[in-house]
Amino acid sequence: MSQQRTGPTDGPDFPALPEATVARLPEYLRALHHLAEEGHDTVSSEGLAAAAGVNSAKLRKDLSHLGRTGTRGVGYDVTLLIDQIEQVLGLTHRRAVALVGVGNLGHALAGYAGFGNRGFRIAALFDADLGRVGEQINGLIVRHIDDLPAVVVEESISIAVIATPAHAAQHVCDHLVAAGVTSVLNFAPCVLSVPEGVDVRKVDLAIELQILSFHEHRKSALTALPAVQKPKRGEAEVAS
Amino acid sequence: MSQQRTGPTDGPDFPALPEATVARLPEYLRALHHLAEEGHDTVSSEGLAAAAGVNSAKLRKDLSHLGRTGTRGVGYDVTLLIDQIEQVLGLTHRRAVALVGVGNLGHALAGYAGFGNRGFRIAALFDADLGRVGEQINGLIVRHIDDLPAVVVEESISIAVIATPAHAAQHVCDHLVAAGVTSVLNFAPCVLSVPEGVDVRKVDLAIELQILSFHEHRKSALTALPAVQKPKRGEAEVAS
DNA sequence: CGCGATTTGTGCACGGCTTCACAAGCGCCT
DNA sequence: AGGCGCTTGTGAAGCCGTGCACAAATCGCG
Repeated sequence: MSQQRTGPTDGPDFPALPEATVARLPEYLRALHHLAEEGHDTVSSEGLAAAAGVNSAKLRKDLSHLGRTGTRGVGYDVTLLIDQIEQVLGLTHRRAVALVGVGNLGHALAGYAGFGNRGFRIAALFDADLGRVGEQINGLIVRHIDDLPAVVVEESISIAVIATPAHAAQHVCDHLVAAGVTSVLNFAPCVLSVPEGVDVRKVDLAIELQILSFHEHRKSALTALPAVQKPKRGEAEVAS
Repeated sequence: MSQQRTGPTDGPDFPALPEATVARLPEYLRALHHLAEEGHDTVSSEGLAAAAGVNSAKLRKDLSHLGRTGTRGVGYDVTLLIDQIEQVLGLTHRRAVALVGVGNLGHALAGYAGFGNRGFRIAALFDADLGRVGEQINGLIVRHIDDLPAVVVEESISIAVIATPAHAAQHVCDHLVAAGVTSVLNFAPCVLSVPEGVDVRKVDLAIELQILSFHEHRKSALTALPAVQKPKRGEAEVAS
């Protein structure tokens, strides 16, 4: 086995997954739920790979890290695989998430139903603006950011979403970490500095558009040239 | 030069950037704008790398693909570098973007000021729900999705954002592509199938949380073990 | 004018990820 | 029971990306 991930926690029942695999498991999970709803009880790697938009060999290698999961000649048991992936991702219980910043975007995230269906529960909303504190959104009352430490402990929150303006994000992040949060999803367009042991993931809408813009630019340069145009029709050219 | 990108459009004035570099340029750009506001007119690779949260060697290699940009012994000219990156990303003119799906999330995106500051202009809003058509958001009127072809041509839109429910996303995407859109940013939790030549990028909030959940799970397994705890304090352990 | 301090640009090696291609295993049918 | 077709699991090869470490280049100062 050449590509073994040597993370700090390679326990016996901890498969030590490559990071790239971890990033794809949620996609497989979503595809599997979809297949389950359609009544399938087994899937081939080919089928699941198509539903998740990846190469089938890659899918098989990813799943092989979870231990023996498939049956040769048959495929994968859908519900069993769902259970295994949810187990590995730590989705066996519904995790409590705090959302900080109830502005334009935060408001939308608070009302987004997609979280509830996929293993998470928004347990608390926070904002620094006293004008927003007390407002009720989707059954939750917005609390002041000073209540953070108490609520984080009370609801055993370990994951937080930052949806504040960029200039406030680092400050909020520091408070979150101090309160015990160890994973942060950052929507603010800035770099967050955190101590070791805290994970940060970032989502920046403008960055995504700018990457698309680059490819647009590239494409328009193509058509401007004498251009060897190949009107060949393929499938799903997904960038990242 | 070992890592040369051999894309389909490696023209003379088209540097053929590695995809990983392209994905980081917007981050550099944001950091540079921030530095410019603070009055800096030059930056060292070390300084810019810190501001963008990356390794300085990586930054230098990324920028070296743009041609000679820095001055040895001095650093990079901030405004010049901004111009160069904007040039490469095709941000010299403000690109028109269409937003389809004015629900919870779409509403927030339509009101998000971050687009305007960073090279984009939301030129049109669409929805399939007649109850929402005609509504005015941020100075734009929501139009019915049947108007797509006309508006895309009229406003010369090449980039679209899909913020519809998952079950409608593929249908909407097909219409967008048929109308001439060649880049799609998809917020719906599903895989989109598009013809060759069309780029798709995806943002899935639940997936990001599930990846964080995995690491949380991993961390809690760590503390449960006899645990070689290293309370060493580091900086910015960013995943992805 | 020359020297030293500083910072860029990059050759190189290493590791991770992807993909192909095939052997191993499983079920079904005869 | 045996063979056949199908599908998984994986060895191996190649590609891409990262980061070190250093040579090349530039500026400022004496």
